[in-house]
Amino acid sequence: MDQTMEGRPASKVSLKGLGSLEQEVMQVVWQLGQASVREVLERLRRERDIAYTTVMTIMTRLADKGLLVRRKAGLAYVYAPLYSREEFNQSLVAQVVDTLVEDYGDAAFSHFINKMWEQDPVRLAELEKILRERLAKGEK
Amino acid sequence: MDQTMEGRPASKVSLKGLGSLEQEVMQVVWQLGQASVREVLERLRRERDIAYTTVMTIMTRLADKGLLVRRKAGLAYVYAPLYSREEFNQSLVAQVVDTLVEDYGDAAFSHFINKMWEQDPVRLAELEKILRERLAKGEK
DNA sequence: CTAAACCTACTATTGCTTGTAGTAGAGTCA
DNA sequence: TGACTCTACTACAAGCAATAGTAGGTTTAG
Repeated sequence: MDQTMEGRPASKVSLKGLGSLEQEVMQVVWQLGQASVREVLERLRRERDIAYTTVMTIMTRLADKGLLVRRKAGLAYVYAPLYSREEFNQSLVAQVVDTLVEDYGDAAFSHFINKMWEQDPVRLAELEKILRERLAKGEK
Repeated sequence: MDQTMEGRPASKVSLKGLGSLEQEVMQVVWQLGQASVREVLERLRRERDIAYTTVMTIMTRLADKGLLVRRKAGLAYVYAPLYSREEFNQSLVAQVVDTLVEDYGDAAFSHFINKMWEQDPVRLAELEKILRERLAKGEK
């Protein structure tokens, strides 16, 4: 069941909702808890060459998008995430799953199951147990 | 567990991989099995005003993207889907699910289960059964 | 006090994607 | 031969992301 999908339809699916640099910046800010442009810049410069103003622009945009909040700290702004990485991921995943299930229903379910199976049969066992309990309780 | 996600991180998640007009055109072609620009145009014109060349451009792009194949039929080209709607959706869903699971593992699974529960508790019961059987058989 | 250093605001450019469509020219048909 | 029909090519605007320069304000070391 290798399913390499060689001949698949193209279509790049973006699950991110953020550009690549925006993501990088968010990663750094999450890692540091909060950060100035300078600090993020330094981190990024370890990897590649990038201008101060580029980072500044991105951080401003992230603030505009409501992902970072900033406050003046002396001369510069310090940016902090409005959501934790976990919250952000949660919300992202929730959105994707919702969309997927709404748009593709059964197909989405079955792919999930297949994927789970491939990934980790052990987890499937756990899942089965959870489901059994949940169903037994017939709860909400 | 309403989870309306009021204060969620923004981030628009695109699961389509195609623009809206591109999707519309694909729908028509799938529906007709194959179609010329003219035919698609006529379908779309039932709904709205659109130029012949607009449709032509889109269909050319879809061919470039490998979603449609075309062959000359008399004067005009006839375009046919390279993949069935089902194949396309399958592949799309597969990609999304793969990405989701790879990037977010557990979170993806648990959201999926939640969603399934909301959507259709009955199916969860079926799932449980399938899992039980699958697990019983060992695997594969 | 003054110049270097640092920071922000604003502006710009570029690349890519999508929707939209015009124009030119070639083939077809009456 | 002239009206039609198609395609190829070209264009352009909008939106988004990456990238970065410039101008001007604040801070700070001498």
